[in-house]
Amino acid sequence: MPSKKRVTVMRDVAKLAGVSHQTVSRVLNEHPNVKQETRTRVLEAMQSLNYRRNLAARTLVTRRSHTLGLIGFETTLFGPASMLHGIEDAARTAGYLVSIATVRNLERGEVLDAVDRLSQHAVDGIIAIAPKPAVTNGLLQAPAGLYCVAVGGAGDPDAVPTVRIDNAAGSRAATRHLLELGHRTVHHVGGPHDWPEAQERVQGWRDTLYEAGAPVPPVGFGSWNAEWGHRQGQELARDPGVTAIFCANDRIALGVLRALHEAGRRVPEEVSVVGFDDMPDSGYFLPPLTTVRQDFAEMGRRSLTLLLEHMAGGEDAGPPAHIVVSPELVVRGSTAPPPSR
Amino acid sequence: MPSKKRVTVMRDVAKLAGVSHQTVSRVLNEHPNVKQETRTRVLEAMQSLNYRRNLAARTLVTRRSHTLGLIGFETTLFGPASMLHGIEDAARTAGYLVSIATVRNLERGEVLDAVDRLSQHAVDGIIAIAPKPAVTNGLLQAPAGLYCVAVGGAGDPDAVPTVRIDNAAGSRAATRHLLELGHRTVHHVGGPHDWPEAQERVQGWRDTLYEAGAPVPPVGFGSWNAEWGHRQGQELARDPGVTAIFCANDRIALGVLRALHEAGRRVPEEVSVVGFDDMPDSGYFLPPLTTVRQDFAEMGRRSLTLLLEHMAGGEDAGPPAHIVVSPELVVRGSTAPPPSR
DNA sequence: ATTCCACTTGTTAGCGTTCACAATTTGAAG
DNA sequence: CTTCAAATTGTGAACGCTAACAAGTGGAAT
Repeated sequence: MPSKKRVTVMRDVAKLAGVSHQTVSRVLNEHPNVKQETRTRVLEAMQSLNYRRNLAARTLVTRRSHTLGLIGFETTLFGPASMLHGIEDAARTAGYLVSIATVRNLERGEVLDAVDRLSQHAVDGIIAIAPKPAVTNGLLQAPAGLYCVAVGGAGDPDAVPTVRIDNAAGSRAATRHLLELGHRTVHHVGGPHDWPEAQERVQGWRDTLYEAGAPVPPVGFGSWNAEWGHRQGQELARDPGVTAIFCANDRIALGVLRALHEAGRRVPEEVSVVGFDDMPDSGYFLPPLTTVRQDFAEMGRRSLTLLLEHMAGGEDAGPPAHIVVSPELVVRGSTAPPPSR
Repeated sequence: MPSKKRVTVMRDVAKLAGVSHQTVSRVLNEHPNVKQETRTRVLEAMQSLNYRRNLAARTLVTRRSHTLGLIGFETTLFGPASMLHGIEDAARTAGYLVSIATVRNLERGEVLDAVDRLSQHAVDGIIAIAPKPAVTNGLLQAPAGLYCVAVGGAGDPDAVPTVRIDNAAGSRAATRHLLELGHRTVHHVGGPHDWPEAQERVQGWRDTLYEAGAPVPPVGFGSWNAEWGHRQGQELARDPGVTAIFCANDRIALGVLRALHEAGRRVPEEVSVVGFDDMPDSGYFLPPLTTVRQDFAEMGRRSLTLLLEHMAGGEDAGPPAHIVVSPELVVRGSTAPPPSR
């Protein structure tokens, strides 16, 4: 029996370096008061024994796991997936691992369950992709001392820190762009009516039309996908007065483009179309889509920063902070002046 | 000072239930030999104290964290993101949490680093999205006792268990479909030349042409995105002999569609196009894309099953198992018989 | 009754780390 | 040479849990 002890632990390193285990710990945690010479001796010992510290033991005593939790929804889509990526990227450089807990829907129960799973695993903080208030509210049930941040959506601003995009500004930019091209008004295909993001986009669009004195057409609310865009597009295509359509996201826009094409209405010559998000290949739609770009990854990174600040600030850190990032209009081939009559 | 002990631990539960802490542990771990009566008493105590067990302590002694690691690449794209989702979904029902470690590239160093991060956090196993051999090879450096599975790509079949798609079968189906429609031959726009998946797709396509006695046009290798598809599409559009194009994925197909459109070649009347993947909105391209569907989420789930089996099997479990899932051809509007001359 | 075994519970000792404190060494100042 | 504070190191005790064994039940078999 050659191997009695399978892994090397702090004690082994200590013995080899001729110091106590506590000194090894100090080296590991970069405690200032360690003589340079012993430090290198310990480091060499660690190297030669290929020592890796046992994080479970460390977590047990410090109550910090150096793991962050992510509550995600529809992480299969580009937006959430990119946020996840941004979060993980920033977390890694900050020395954290990210554990994920996806929720199947945005009901309270699912969210509470996710919080519970993560907190059992002793995550130090939670970032939630929270497109609906239920998620933010669920976060409030997190045990005291577990810091939470909501990204990408809705939530009581007094409750948790949030990172969100200025949806209204985005749709204002899109709508203004179309009006400036000379369109009499702009139609809108909305997202799901119970998503705050969808509402905010409507708001910015409506306000802009109103301010410009343009008529405000009725909005249809549906979902975020191309199928919905296609359906609404078919309807709008029938109305010859429609010359500009602003869609709540790029997928909807894709469906609208197809509907217009099927109806024989040319884009952008007869009808202009604008999306929202700027997905990876929106620039290769037919025609290339003018859209409002969101930097999801950046939002993810910012939310991580916010979480770390929140954690550092402690319990007594005043009202929650908020970050609002600005989207950017990307003009491509799907928009043009209206046909001259 | 009301709160001396902040959280309730096993001892508190034990005291309230009038048993020893070990009995509480037994209840928690569903040990068979606990009297029904005491079990309920303990459960009630846990409930009333809102007890949550400390997983770090459990991990410390059992050496099992009930956490799985995922090494991901380009998790922002639909395929990887869906796999991640499938994995997380299956992991949750199996009682595991998933921690992610994304790699910026597929170099050996990055992969080793990811393995290291995960193993430090004491994950019980690792699933790696491994489109290139470097990842699988990196997995071999994982400490003994840490089980690994590779999903979605390449790798030495003797090394680790894998889940992969039958790429060749997919492209055979696509190519056959086009030939059966009456096309004289089928052109192919390849993915990156150093991705085994891209190679396999070429293989299936080439074999099918060969068997059918059709001429085998040269292949261009590039990348996985629409921009590449657009570039190749422009070239192919110039050649009037091209009537059928099979693309290595849907994004490439999108670029090809645009190039053909710009060149005034109608799809599917003049040229048929087929993709690979079946992304969410491929059915809304112009025209709706015929493509080869991969069920990424299912692959994720399967890989988790495989990992758990591998873990249960222990060290002595013979050669690694492999799962190959079959893709499915989805016929839509982008394919039709060639124009009759 | 006695014996034995299965069932149920309790006791003790770690798991590998950090924390709090004690002990020692060092170096500069008196 | 003494003194004291700072720098450096070591010692024991947690952290909350499970493993291993011990010990106490009860009932069936002897």
